[in-house]
Amino acid sequence: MAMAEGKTGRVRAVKDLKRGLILDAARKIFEAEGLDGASLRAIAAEAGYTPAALYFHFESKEAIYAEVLQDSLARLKDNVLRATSRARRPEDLFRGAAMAFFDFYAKNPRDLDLGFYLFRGGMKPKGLGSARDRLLNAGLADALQPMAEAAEKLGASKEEARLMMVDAFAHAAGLLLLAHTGRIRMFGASAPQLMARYVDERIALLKKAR
Amino acid sequence: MAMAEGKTGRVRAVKDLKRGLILDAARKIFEAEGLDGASLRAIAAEAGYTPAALYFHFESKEAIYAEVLQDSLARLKDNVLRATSRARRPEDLFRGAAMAFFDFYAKNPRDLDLGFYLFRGGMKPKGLGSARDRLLNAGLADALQPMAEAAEKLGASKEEARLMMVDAFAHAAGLLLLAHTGRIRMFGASAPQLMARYVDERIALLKKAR
Amino acid sequence: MAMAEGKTGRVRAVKDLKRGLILDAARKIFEAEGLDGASLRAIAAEAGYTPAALYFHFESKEAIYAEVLQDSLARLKDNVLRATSRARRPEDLFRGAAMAFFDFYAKNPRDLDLGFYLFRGGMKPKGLGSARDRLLNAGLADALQPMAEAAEKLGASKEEARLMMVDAFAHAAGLLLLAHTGRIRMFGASAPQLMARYVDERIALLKKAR
Amino acid sequence: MAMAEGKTGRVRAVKDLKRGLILDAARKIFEAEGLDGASLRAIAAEAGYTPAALYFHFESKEAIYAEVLQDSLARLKDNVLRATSRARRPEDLFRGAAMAFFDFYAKNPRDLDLGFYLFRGGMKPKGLGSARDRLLNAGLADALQPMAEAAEKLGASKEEARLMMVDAFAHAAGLLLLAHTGRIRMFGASAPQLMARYVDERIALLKKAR
DNA sequence: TATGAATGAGTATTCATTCAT
DNA sequence: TATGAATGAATACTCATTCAT
Repeated sequence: MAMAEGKTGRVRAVKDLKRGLILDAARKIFEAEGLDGASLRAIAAEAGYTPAALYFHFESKEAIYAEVLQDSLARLKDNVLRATSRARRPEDLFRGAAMAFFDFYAKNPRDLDLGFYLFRGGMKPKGLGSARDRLLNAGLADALQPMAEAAEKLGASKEEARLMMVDAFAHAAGLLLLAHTGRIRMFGASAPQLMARYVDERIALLKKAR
Repeated sequence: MAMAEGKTGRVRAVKDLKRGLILDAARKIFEAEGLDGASLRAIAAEAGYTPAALYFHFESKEAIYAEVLQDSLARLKDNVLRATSRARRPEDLFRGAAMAFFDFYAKNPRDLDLGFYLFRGGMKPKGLGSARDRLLNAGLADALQPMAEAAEKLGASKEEARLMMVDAFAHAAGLLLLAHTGRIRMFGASAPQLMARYVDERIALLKKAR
Repeated sequence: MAMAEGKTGRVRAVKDLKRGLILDAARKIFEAEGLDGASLRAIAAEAGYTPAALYFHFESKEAIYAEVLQDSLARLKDNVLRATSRARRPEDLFRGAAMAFFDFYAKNPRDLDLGFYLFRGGMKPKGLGSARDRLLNAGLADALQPMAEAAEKLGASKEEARLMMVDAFAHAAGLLLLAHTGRIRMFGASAPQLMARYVDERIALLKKAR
Repeated sequence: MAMAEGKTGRVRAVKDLKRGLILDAARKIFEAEGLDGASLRAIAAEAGYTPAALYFHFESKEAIYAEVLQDSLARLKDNVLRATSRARRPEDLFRGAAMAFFDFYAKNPRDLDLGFYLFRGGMKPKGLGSARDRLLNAGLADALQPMAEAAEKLGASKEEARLMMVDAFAHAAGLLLLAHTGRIRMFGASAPQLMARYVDERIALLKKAR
């Protein structure tokens, strides 16, 4: 039995390693070709595989997308947590969480693409259904939660804290969209500055209301 | 001569009508299949035409996209102008412009899709020439401009007014994105309420600063 | 009746004029786009017509090709006749005819294209059948005939004269093919020089045999 | 290991066989429809495949064209070499090379079509890269070279030998063109006879000049 | 005589996916 | 676990031709 376990473990490790290599390839292709240009063929080639081979590791192309996205959200969450762990004052906590969220996507445009992909119609027929979808939603919620917690520490009610979180999420999303597509330059504005201002005003409003 | 004129008019009317029917079909397909799934074939089928027939009415698939988009922006602009024409006080002007912008897209999700399409990379292949692209950008700018003007009437500097416009645009875009994809319910929030609150706070902040 | 004739004449003249304009357009397109790129649409556009309009003047696209070709052959024949009319000695006659044939195509590559088109499989379904085909063959025969006549004047039998004509025709065709496609340069040779040498040798052989 | 080798060999053999079947189908289509009418669809259908399947075996339509052509030239070259290997006297060498060249195309009209295709403008779109183009030119040069060598053995200078080669090539091409399209019968002549006579006279002229 | 509108067949190529081996 | 081969559906666009007006 011990032997069986050992073998299982090793086998599983090898399997995970290969999955990881494929996901790396997928990320590389997303980065190079954008989401629309990322075909199974291209990912397979980059990974040194035949397209058919990927089906032993993933159910479908969409499943690869989903996994890359999940990983992206995990990194996002890490970023946010790291930022908040350094903060002491509640207002620094909120500011840190919101700006870390914004900055992650501002600095990693391809992750932003992935995020938008989730929010768009994509992930169609075999989208792995609601199971994976719920996982993804949870990943996003995790990355946003620190904002709500910080708001509470700043004196907001649970309800109000959640609204602040959603509102900040939306503001960040909107600014990132504008920045990502270059339209914000068209209006002579700076997305990071606008985000910072938004956050400061939010904090100020909350303090005043207290 | 009167007869000739009449005929010309009728002929042109019929032509425009057919164009309109094709554009309607395109809108329907955009709605049903999303923008990526909207193929010439699908549009033609929906309009009761052969794919080849569309080329008599439009130069290319991208030209159809562009026309639908342009029309969408025109309706957006109308909505905004209608809302602001009813306002008297400067603050009602800003609120009216911002909320009209938001409401138009909240009530017309397919126009929202089109709007996002403009902001994404798409429309590359034959690019429509940058001429058409500029037209579209201008259409958007037109619909946003009333916000900036209202902000100036509220006492903002030209520079500050433009930033308010962009910021409100971004906030609306973010909320619409969340609402459109159903994620906002996930957080137990209401997009219109959050938008209204954002606008009110913006106005309050501006008044205070004055 | 006189009036009717007059009218008919005028009508016919107008009709021929329009046909001529279309044929001119076709020639221009052949020249600019080559034979494969010459679509009915392109010819119509060049002529200032709608594609459909051409069908009032010609039965089909192939009919236009045929007519342009026929005209090309007529010009070829003129060239040959003009050259031979200047010659006095029988050998100058043969040389003149053969070289005029060669030179015409060497200087008018598009006419060569048309000629090859006739000789290839083209002119398919509605190729106007054998009637027009016979006309074209006759046009070609006319342009070659002077060579045979000159050969006879040089002392060849009727039979032998015809063979000389065909042989010279073939030699010219082969050299033109090589020259037209640039391959002759590949071999460091000059088509006109080779043609001239061939003709001279032919004449010499015939004189000797006499 | 032996087994592995065997398997590899068998697998490769099957692969080559399938490629061969597709190329056969392509040749058949070229023959039946002419080169312009030879679409990927038609070739695939003839081979019992779906169009997409061909892309597994060949990079593109042009690649199929090229391979068929290359093979045709290889057989031409073989024919010429076989004929010259039987000859002893220099004049038989020249006669053998020239007539083998001519006979190959006279007996294989579809190879003639392919040859003409090489000489026409076609094959533009992706051009196969000039690499393949050079290969084809080389293939042709190989098949013609024996003529030049024979001419040298007959006493011609290097320069003169090359000219004789090109001239014979042109004469053959012209006669084949006439014969292939049936026009030569129109003039009551025989292409093989005219070719033979041309060759004999060439040899005689060369001997006399020596 | 000419047009605008429409058709149907055709073009090469790409895609995600499946399956026997 | 991986491959080579194959599929069927899809892509946008072009063409010569027809027909009602």
